Amino acid sequence: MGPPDDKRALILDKLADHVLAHGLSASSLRPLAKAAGTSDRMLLYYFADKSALIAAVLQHIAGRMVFLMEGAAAPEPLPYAALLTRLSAALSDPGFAPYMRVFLEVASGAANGDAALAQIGEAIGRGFLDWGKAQLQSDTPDIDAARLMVTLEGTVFLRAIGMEDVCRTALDLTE
Amino acid sequence: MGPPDDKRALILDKLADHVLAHGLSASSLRPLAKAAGTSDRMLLYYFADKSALIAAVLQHIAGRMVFLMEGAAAPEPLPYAALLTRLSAALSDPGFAPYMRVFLEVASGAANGDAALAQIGEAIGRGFLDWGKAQLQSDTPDIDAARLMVTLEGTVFLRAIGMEDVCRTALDLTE
DNA sequence: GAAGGCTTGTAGCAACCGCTACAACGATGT
DNA sequence: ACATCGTTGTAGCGGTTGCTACAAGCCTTC
Repeated sequence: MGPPDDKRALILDKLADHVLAHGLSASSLRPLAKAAGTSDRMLLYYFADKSALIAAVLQHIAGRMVFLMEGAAAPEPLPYAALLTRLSAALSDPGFAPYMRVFLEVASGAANGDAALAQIGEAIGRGFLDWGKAQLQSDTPDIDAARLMVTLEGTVFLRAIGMEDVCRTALDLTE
Repeated sequence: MGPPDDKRALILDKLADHVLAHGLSASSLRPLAKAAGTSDRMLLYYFADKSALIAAVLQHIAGRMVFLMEGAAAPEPLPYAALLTRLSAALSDPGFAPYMRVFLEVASGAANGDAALAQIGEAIGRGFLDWGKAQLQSDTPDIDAARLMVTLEGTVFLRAIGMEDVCRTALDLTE
C-alpha cells in the first residue's frame, strides 16, 4: 500500500530512539534493524543506502529536538545572564542530554571529513542559534546569541570529558 | 635488545602522526601499522591490546600538545579579553587544529561511554585549563580560566560544523 | 656450536561491516 | 484462475575488524 514513506516514518522513530540511546558509532545496520523490529535487508529497502538512512534519522532527531526546545523555551525574552543559566540547566536535563551527545558525535564526524554530517550538523546548529536568539532580550542579539551558543556548546564539550565542575565555575556569577 | 620500550617510543611518533591526520575512527590496527612501517602483529606485540595502544598514542599526542602549547603561551599574563582572542587564534592555527579534532573525537567517544577516552580526555582538559590559567592576569583566575576554556572549546565545536562565522561574532568586541 | 629466549612473519580465525542476488509471499487487478 | 507488482526472508558476498597460533629467525650466553 502506497510508497514506503509511511513505514519509513514509523521505523524512523525507533531508529532515532536507538541512535539517541547508543550513539552513531553503535548504529550499524543490524543493531538498528533489531531496534526497529525489522531486518537490515528492509532498512536498505526503505532507504537508498546507509548514509541516506543516517541522514534521515538525524533529521528526524533534529525535528524532535526542535519540538523539545520549543517546549523548553523561556516564555518571555530574558537578558543574557539569566538566559544562559536557564538554558544551561535545560541542556543538562536527562531528557535533553542524549541529543547533545549525538550532536557532539555529529560534530566530531564532521570534523573528520564527513560532508553529510557537516551539513546536518550545521543545520541543527543554525536552528539552535535562532532558538536562543528568539529568547534573548538584548541590544545586540546577534552577538549575544553567538556568545550564548559558543558557551553552551563549550559546556557540552567539557561535560563529555567529566569537567562539569569547570562548567559550573564558568557559569556561576559575573557577567 | 632491552624491553620493547625503545621501539614503542619510536613508532608512537608515527602512530600519533596518523591519528592526527586521519582521526581515531580511521585508526584501526592495519592502517596504523602501515603508517608506522610495521605489521598489526607487531603493534600487538608492543602493546597489550588495541585500547592500550590508543591510550598510549593519545598520551603521546597530549605530550606533543603540551609542548606546542608551551611554545604558543603568551610571554606575560594577559587580561581575559586579550588572552581569549590570542588563544582563539592559536587554536585555529593549522598546526594546532588537528589536536583539537582528535580532542573533539575523544570527547565524543567519552560521551558515548568509553571510560578510557573519558579519563584521557579529562587529563588533557585539565592541562589545557591550567595552561590557560597560567597566562591569565585576573583577580578571579579560576572563574576566568573556566570561562576561557568553555568559550574556546565551544568554538572548536562550532568550527567543526562550519559555523566559524558565529565564533567570530561571539569573540569580536564587547567583554 | 649448541641452547634458549627475544623478536618477527605467515596465515588465519570468528565476528562484524554494508550491501545484494534470488526466491517466495501476498494482495490486487483482469 | 491467472498474472503482476510491491514487499519480505534467506543466504551469502567481499571486505574489515581485533586478535592469535605457529613457526621461523636472530642474538646472546655458555
